Amino acid sequence: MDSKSTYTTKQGKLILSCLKKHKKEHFTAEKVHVYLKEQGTSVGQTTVYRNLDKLVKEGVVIKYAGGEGQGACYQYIEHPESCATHYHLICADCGRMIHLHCEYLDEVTAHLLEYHQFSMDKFKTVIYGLCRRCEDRMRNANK
Amino acid sequence: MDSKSTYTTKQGKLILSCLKKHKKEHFTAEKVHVYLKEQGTSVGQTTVYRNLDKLVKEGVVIKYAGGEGQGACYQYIEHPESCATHYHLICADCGRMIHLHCEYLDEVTAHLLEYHQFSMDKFKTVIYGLCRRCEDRMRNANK
DNA sequence: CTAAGTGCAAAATGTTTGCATACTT
DNA sequence: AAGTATGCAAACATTTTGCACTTAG
Repeated sequence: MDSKSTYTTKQGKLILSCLKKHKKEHFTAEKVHVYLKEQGTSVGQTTVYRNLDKLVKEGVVIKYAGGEGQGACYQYIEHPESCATHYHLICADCGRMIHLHCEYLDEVTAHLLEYHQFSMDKFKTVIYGLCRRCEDRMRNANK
Repeated sequence: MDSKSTYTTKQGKLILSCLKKHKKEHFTAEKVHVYLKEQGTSVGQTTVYRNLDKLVKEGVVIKYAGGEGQGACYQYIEHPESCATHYHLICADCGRMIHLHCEYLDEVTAHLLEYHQFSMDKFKTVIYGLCRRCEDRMRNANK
């Protein structure tokens, strides 16, 4: 079944390790590219895109629509298997990702399936909003 | 406070009415553009973007990350003030969007806020998964 | 050796900007 | 008349593709 053969390349490792190292941040393809360049381990941006795609397909990394200006963001996922049982909340402001294990939310998935015939993909779904820190900060900063 | 003066233009009306007419569909800027062209009431795409932006700022329309290929999607909102705004489910396979009004899901938002100090942005959050049709099809097609 | 991966430059998208012209009020 | 809005073309940003070259297994 696993018809895809894959080589382990220097570039691939660099990209993955970059994401691992920054698993709490918004990281776009470009950021990865720049980061590696600054480390003196430059990787072509095409390669960055291609490897990120691969990682996403492998389920090692998730991809989601980033903030306003930028393009897609990628984040390393610790335990791909366990991600099936939890949700990802992303703070639209600071970019922090919160891995939320919560039985209550599991009911939601069941509800969607039972009442709306929709089988939610917890892996791909990302809940956007504001974490408390940012919400507070915004409130104080009036704006 | 309302320092913005605004003219009511033919194009602006066309764009808004297009979104109103299609409030149940994915509608990208390009779709609006094409739709109007086909109606014989062509509007420059720049104008489409500018008007959509304006509508979003006015809160008449929401903007959210669309499916895989396409760019941002826009949708007319009936009652901007109401927190009973619905959720968007997107089928990862056929791309169909389901607008889901469901009180149960509103509890979810409350739950996230109360128990996890996370204020969810329903406008921006999109739930990915498979609609029944596609789920069935996949099952049958084995694969 | 061979298939897979790399990286450049170029193309394809999606969106924004500059600017002269046209329209609203 | 004065300030907005329009629409074209060009600029941008992000991501993808074509292709010759390199590398992992």
